[in-house]
Amino acid sequence: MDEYIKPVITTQALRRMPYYIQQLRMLQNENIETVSAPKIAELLNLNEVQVRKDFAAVSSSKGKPKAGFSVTELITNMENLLGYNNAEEAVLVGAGSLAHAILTYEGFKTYGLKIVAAFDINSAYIGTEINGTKVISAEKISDLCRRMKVYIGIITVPASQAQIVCDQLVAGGVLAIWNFAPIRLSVPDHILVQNENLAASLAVLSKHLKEKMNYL
Amino acid sequence: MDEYIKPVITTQALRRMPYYIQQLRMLQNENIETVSAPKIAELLNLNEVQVRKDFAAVSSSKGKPKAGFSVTELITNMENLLGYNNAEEAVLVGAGSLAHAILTYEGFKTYGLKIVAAFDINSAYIGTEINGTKVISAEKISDLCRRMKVYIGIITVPASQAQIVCDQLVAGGVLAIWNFAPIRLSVPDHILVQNENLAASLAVLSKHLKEKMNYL
DNA sequence: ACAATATCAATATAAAAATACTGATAAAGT
DNA sequence: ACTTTATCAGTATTTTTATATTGATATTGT
Repeated sequence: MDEYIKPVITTQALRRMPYYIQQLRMLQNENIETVSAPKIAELLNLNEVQVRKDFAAVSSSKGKPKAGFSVTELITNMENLLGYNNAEEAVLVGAGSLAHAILTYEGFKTYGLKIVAAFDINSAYIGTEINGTKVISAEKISDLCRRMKVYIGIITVPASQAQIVCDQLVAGGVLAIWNFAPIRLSVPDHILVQNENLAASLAVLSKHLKEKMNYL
Repeated sequence: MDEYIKPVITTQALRRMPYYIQQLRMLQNENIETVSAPKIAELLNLNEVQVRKDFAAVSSSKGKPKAGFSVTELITNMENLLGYNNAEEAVLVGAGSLAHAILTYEGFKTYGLKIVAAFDINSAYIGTEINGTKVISAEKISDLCRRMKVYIGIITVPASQAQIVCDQLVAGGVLAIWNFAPIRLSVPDHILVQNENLAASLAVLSKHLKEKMNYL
């Protein structure tokens, strides 16, 4: 017997979802009810087929020829997929300016992430609040994560301390780490690390720019 | 006749370079002269073959069996490739907390990026300095970019204003844009856009975490 | 009712990236 | 000198991702 195989959503498709959601919300505000894959592709500078496949992978119903997909339904499906509705709690380690930026960024609420505590080793910061989030001594990382059952940790400390912090988070039962430090963390197999390395992005940018300049 | 074909460095390899550089510098500090691909692979949790290919793609000399590659030479080659030595000038638009984090981040100097001016529309910011960089009225973007021959623009404004800012940068002759706003910019073909979307990274993280949680 | 058309779905192909395999070689040990 | 071994380089395979092609179908206009 044939089983129903839920389409696998690839990592790259996942990365495109927030763009789709953003665009679809804009259409929704204009009271547009249905949209076609080619239309979205045009708006976001993507390939038409790619968009259609992404939609097919998340959509609970099929697209209709000549009309396309239901805007509202796509939004709902994507938001559910990404968990925008049931916020996950996270802790943040490091209270520097990047941490500030992250804690100040209101967008995360929408994205289903709620930062419940920030840690730092600098006693000057401890006890203060950043945008409503308390800064706590880094000694308490493991303990607090375990007690609060927090599964996401965000690391914004300097490279030299990132691995130490990472180990503490893992000891506290954290399962996923969003790492802004420019090093590759070593973690047990079952821990998920998402690296956010500005240097890496910049490398791509400046190399490509350099190639471009050679033509001038 | 056979021409020498310089190995093409793929985008993904490029993204790995900063990690290599960082690791190699650490080895250099320990006065280690040569290193093998498997060793680096182990330190960075990468595949051995992948590392060797990346090294082969940038290295000006070959690796030696049993010894590996010259640490110093690899660093030099990679730094030259990424332009860490001859800094490119860039401007930043948007003086919010993310801009603060970027302007405060000392690392960019090392990475060959020099931010020469910051722009904002908020008159409260204009005229102030952030970590030594002056904040200038956003009206002057095009003009100043053109006069200073700046080719890199960094966008940290809210999504709603990103496209406007982008157009101004392009009008000012900027060729590469580093976009932190969560939208896809539309630009002429010859303009390079590198998107840095926190929502996209978070989407990957939380989806994978959710799958993980289903097993518990 | 019928033809034209935009769009879809499914399959096929291509491109990019990661990983595996195989034989060669320089250094180290016997 | 010979053998062993770690590592390399090159080629092959696999996986992932993107794009192209083909035929089907719902809607619109005649």
